[in-house]
Amino acid sequence: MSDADASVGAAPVRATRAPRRDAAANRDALIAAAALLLNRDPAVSLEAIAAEAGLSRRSVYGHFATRDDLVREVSLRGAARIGVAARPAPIADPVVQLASLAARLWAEVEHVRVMAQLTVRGPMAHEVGEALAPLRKAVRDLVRRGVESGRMRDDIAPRTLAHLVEGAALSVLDEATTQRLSRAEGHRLVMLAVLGVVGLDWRSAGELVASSPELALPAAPPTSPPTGTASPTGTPSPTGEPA
Amino acid sequence: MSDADASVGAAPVRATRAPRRDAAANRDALIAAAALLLNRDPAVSLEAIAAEAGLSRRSVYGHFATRDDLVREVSLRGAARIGVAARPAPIADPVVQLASLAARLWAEVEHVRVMAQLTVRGPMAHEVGEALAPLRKAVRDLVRRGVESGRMRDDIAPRTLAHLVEGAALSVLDEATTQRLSRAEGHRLVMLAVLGVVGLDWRSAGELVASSPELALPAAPPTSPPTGTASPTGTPSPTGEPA
DNA sequence: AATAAGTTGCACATGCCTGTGCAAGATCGT
DNA sequence: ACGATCTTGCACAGGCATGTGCAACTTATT
Repeated sequence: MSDADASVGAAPVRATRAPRRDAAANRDALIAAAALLLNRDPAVSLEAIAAEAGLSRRSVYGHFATRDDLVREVSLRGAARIGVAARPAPIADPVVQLASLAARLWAEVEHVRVMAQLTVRGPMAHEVGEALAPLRKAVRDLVRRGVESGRMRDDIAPRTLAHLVEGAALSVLDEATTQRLSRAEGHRLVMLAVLGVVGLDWRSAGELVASSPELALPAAPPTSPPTGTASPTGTPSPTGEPA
Repeated sequence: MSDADASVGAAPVRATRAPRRDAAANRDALIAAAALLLNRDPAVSLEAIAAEAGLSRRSVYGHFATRDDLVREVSLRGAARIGVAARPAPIADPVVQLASLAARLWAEVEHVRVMAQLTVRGPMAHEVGEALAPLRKAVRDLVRRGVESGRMRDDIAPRTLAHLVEGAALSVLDEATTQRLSRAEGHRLVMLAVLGVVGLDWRSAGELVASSPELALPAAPPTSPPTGTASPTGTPSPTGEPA
């Protein structure tokens, strides 16, 4: 009934009937709402999340056994998308490639920020941290290659430099949410910030960004059309509290 | 008695006797402990803070009426120290001055980080934010002057650039606590990071730092001698739980 | 329309945290 | 040594959040 049994996975053992489709949509809405609110406050109450998703707190337990389960799901999705973005592009120059990575990360701002928020504290900080491990490794490798090829600064230990790159990128991502950066502005800013930290002077960085076709802003705004009842990715619900 | 009446301020109306000196020391220990733990978790319990200070939770209420009062006190002290550090040095070049500001901020890592933590969330985010206003303004002015004089990049709006500078500095400060950066390393890193964000190429930044006597690492480690029982500024107490 | 799948509201248990009252200490100041 | 000044432990109230059991109710599916 109201217990956690929403197994919307594979192998539907249709004993009597197929599960309702709107349930899955609501589940997605919950995850989206959680992601949105966890961005601002890693300790949001289920009440708030449910309200944002247009559901009642009680219903959440129909989809997730535990609050942590919800959060885990959010972080898993985030990790997946980031993992995709972290796959190295076929670019020779490590500098350009780093900028490219930053730009692709920018396309996933929301997810990246959620992950960053969750990494800081909480019971699953470790798990989430491990989920981001491939990203971190990618940055580290890129920096190492960049330093070896003489295209990046060597006055800071590569390990440390990699951390600073992360930090700079996150700064822009933060800036993106507090101010209202457009896609284009964010795209440019992350790259410039990262390149600056890595040692390039600002004119070279600007020229590089302008002249590298790989670093151009991709076309499609990722606003995917809704699949079910509640909007999954964009603004979840204009209504506020249910009371 | 046990209520909040520890008025250790000025104008001692010594009706019957002078207040005990260890009380003031404990108060300081509490603030120090709070600062230390708030760095890691803005939501630490009073229990934990009291334990860190070597006191019981109950005793805290002998010094502060509410938890928020304690936190407020911590933030006030932090703001004060940062305010001092933010006073512009008598340096003409805005670039050098920005680096100098970053370095002076580095000397106050602990305090800066506490403030940063508190700014993020919590009931007094606004207050704390205002306490940091002078710092922010200093950075903004420096950046504006730097851009106008052509010594800093002009491909990013000064306002935004100022934010990125803040972010980069905080990254180093974070790095400082997770890794164990020495004073010297941190000193150099903040400056290099900030200069990088602001548009300098890494060699110029390095030379600037090396050649500017104003940017040299000051001598004295700020471990001030204890005034009373518990150590006020440095490590508060090596003992753990009181139980 | 019938029925299972989801949802909701309420009540309740639990846990963690803050804040207080009070009595019994420990400790500094004189 | 005396006494005021802290400190402590315990008990208790209140608040907020999670998680659960039920009995309705609404809605998608067949």
